[in-house]
Amino acid sequence: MREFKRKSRILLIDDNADHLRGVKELITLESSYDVVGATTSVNMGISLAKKYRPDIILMDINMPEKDGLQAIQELEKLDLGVKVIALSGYDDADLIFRAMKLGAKGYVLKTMASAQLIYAIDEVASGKIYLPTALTSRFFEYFQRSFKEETQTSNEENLLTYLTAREEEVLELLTQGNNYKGIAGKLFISETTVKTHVNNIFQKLQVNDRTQAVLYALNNGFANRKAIRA
Amino acid sequence: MREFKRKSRILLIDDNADHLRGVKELITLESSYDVVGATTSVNMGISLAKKYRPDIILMDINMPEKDGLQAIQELEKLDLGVKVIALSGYDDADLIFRAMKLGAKGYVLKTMASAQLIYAIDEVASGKIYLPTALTSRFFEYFQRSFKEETQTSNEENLLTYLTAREEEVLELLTQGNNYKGIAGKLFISETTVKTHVNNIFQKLQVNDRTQAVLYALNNGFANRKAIRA
DNA sequence: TACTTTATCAATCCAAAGATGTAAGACAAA
DNA sequence: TTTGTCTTACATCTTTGGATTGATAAAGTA
Repeated sequence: MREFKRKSRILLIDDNADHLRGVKELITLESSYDVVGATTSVNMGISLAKKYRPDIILMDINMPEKDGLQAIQELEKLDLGVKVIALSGYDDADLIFRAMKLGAKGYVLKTMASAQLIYAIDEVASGKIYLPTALTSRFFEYFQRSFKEETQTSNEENLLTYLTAREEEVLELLTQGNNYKGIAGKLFISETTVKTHVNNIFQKLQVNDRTQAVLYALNNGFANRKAIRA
Repeated sequence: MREFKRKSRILLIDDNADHLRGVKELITLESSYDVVGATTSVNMGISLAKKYRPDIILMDINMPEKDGLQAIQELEKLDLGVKVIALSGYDDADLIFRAMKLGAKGYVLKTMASAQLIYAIDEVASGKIYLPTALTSRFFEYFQRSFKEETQTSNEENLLTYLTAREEEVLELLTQGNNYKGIAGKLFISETTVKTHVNNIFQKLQVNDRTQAVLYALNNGFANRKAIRA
């Protein structure tokens, strides 16, 4: 490791000029970070990011011109290795979830105390992810709710449990887009045997054709089931 | 609100009898919680949960007999309103992720200081979600990685963009398990026209049959695409 | 041992899916 | 106006899919 402990470089993007100035001063005065840019334009911000390669970007995500969330997505796609911290006025669960999903390394509220903002930057700069406790709870409630809906369908009764091991193998190959011939070749059995298995699968899953069988499998955690068993 | 501030009731499930006893004593002596049960058997634990309706369950998820994760899932399905805290010896990202996904309200390590365990229980009892900072980071790294892979595929080139509006409609009906007749009926066009569209879809998506087309659609954010446009 | 489940294979038959070529009307852009 | 794309439609033909029935052998279970 040739390089170590140089000042982390920060880029600020916030369409509110006053807030932008305030944060810039705060960071300049109260921390050892190097503000390499501060702009009220999202597009300008992305350009600056490409040019100056900051370590961290503080990104306001409540902006009219272009959505800050979209900007995060674009930055992640560019793969500059920059750590984006989302700045927002709202502690809305959906916003938090989307920001984190898109790759934000932190999410802080504008109403936060300045010392805490510096702390958040410190944490993210050191490679961690920072979310205030209250927002972490918000996030997880949202996260679990969205997954609950997914598994809920299998709540009544998961017909996949009735499949034999062999039928599961066949179904897996079906979910990979194989036809009878392909499955027969991969399992080293005759095509007619495959047909028998597939027919049994249809009966058990109460569907009429392979597409419906595949959809049933995917919608009822077929992949997960295998992962757990393995 | 008729009832308020009664002692929260806790159920302990841990196949390690020593650890079980230790935790039980800790909670009995150092907190105001009421331990309503303590068992080394997962199945017994679930039965006790149904019987005594505890507020909180401390569940060891590294058990041989039956996977603790599966137990969490079952408990969530039963919808007893119990808050499960996962207890584990490992800070493995995948384990944490799966536990939280299944509805755990907290995840604590067995190596944790006892005061911190009590704190975790306090937090969860008050309706929050508790994850130690280090584990939160682990979780989010895993979380973001899994989402990055999802969006990454559509990064190269999404063949779905070449579909016309009508073809998208047809594809959507395909992803719902419809056959030619079904699609024709729903779009008020002839079956032969549907065949034409479907064939064009195959060409554009470079697949051979409807199952592969459906799989391509699902794996390349077809649902999302629609959502964004709407 | 008798019974059940599972996996294997076959033959037959009909329906559905898919490939290919052709074409007409609508509509928008050049 | 011409060109091109999109949507609609049909005919024909081949392939694949799916239903049904029946049969055998192995493995496990009561």
